[in-house]
Amino acid sequence: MAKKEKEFVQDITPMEVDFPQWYTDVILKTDLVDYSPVRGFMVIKPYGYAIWENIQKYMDKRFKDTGHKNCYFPLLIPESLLKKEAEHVEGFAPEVAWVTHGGKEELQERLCVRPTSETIICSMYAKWLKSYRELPYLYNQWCSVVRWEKTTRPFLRTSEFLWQEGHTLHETYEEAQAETLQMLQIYKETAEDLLAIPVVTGRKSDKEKFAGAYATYTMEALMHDGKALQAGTSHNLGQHFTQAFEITYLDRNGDMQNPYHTSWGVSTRLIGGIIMVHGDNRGLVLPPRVAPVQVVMIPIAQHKEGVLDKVYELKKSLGEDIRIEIDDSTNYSPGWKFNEWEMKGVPIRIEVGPRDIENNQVVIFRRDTLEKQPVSMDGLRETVLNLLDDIHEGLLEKARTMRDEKSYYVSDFKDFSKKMEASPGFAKAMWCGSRECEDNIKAQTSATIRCIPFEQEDLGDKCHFCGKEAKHMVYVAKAY
RNA sequence: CGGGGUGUAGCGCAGUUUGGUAGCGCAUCUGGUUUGGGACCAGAGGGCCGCGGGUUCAAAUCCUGCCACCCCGACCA
Repeated sequence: MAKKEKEFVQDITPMEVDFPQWYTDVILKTDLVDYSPVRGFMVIKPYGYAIWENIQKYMDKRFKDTGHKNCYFPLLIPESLLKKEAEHVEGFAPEVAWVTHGGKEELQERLCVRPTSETIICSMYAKWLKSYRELPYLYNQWCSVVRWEKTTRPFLRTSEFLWQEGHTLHETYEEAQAETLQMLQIYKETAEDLLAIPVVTGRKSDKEKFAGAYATYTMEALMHDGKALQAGTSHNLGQHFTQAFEITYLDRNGDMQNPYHTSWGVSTRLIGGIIMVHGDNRGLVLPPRVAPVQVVMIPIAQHKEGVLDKVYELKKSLGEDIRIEIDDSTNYSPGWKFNEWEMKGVPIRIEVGPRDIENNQVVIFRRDTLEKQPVSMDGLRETVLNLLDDIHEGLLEKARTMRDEKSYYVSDFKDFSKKMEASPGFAKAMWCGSRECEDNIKAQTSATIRCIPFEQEDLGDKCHFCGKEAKHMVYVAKAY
C-alpha cells in the first residue's frame, strides 16, 4: 500500500524536492495550461479557464453590487498618451510591446499594446466628463494586458495575462480613498471567501507602489514555499493622471476641478495562488467554490445491471447548482480514475458500486483530508453541501496555520537575513521608512517589503534593519 | 544581458566516446478478458535525429555556422 502510494504520485515531483518543478508538473499534468509558440505566453486550457470563469462570476457580481459597470477600451495605446504621466511611462516603458506597422505601412506614431489602461481610459474620461453631476465614474473592464517580461511562469508571470481593471473618478480625495479601500476589501473577501486563501492587506512602500500612484494598497498571500504573492492591488491615484490628462469638470460652486482617480486589478495570477497555497504532492486541491468540478461520481463495476442508472439518479437528486461530473469512461479502471481526479483537485469524490446500492449508501472521499467513508444515500444533497462548506473552511484554516508557521519576528538585520535564508516566509519587523534602508534589504537578501499592514503590531521603536527610529511595522518576504 | 546545460516518435529518454538497418518506456489505435486505489494479453500506427553547410563509400554519431529551449544571477501584477 505504501509502495503503491508512492507510485501514484511519481508523475509529480514532490514539492519538498523541487518546488518550481512541482508547480510545473501540476499545471501541465492537470491540463490547466500549455505553453504556446510565443515565449512567455500561455494557453489557458478549458479546465484552467473554468476556474477563471468562476472567479469572474463572483467578482463581477461584487463589482456590480457596489455600483460599477463594465465597458471596454482598446488594446492599443498611442505612444503620446502613454507618455503623458511621467512616473507612469518610466515604470512601464521597459516592458511594453510596440506595434509599428499597419500592413506594410509604417505607422506615423507607434502604438503600444496596453500594459494597463490608465492612459487610454483617462484620455477618454477627459473627453466625456463635464459636470460634478456625472460623478462618480465607476467603470471596470475584463481584458488582457501585455508586459514583456524577462522570466515568465504560467499564471504567476506571463507576458500576457487576463485581469480586470477598475478605473473610477470621484469628487473628493476622501471618496476616492474610500473606493480604493472598498475594492481592496472586496479582493480580500474574494481571496478568503471564494479561494480560501488568507491574505494580509496593507499599503505598499513608495518603492513598490504603482507607477503614477499616490498610494498603492495590496493583498499579499504566502505560498507553500514561503514566498509571497501579490494577489491584488488597489491604487489611489490622486490627481496625478487627471491633471496630466486634463480631466476637468465644473464643481458645485462652478469652479473647474480635477477629479480624484482610482484603479484596481486582480489577474489570472490568483490561479497560481490557489495552486501554491492548497496544492499537495498528489496535485491540485481546489477550493470548492471555484472548482470547475465540485463532485466527481465514479461508478464501480459499471457494466453490472443498475449501477449506472443509480449514478444518474443520484446526480439528479443532488440538484443542478452543484457542479457534478460522472466519470463513466470505460477505458480506465476505477483506481486510475481515483488518482486522476485527485490530481485534478476535485473536492469530493462519490463512489457508487453494487455493494453500496445494496446498502443504500455511497462512499464519499474528500480531497483535502483524503478521508473516505460510507454515507447514506438519503439526504445526500445536504451531506454534500455541508461537506463543500466544511472543505472550504478547512482549507482556509489550514492555509492560515501554514502562513502563521512561516511567519516570524526578527531581532535585527543579521537575524533577519539568517532566518530569511533558512526558512523563507513573512518576517514581521519595524522599519524606518527610508528608501536607502529598503534598497539595502533587497540588495542583501533579495527580499522586499511586501506591505505596511493595516493591522500594525508594536514591535519596538527602532528599525530592525538600520537601527534608526521606526515608523511602521512591515511584512518582508521574498516574492514571486 | 553574463555563466552552465539540452535539442532523437505526443511525452520522458538511450544511442554520439569507437560512423555501418533509428531504439526503449509511457501515451495512442484495434480486438479480447477485466472493473472497490493507476488491470492484463495479443497486435498496430507513429521519425526532417533542432536547422544549414562540410568531411566520408556511408553521419543522430566527426567538423563548422546558426537557431531554439531550460537552469542560475540584475527588472516586474
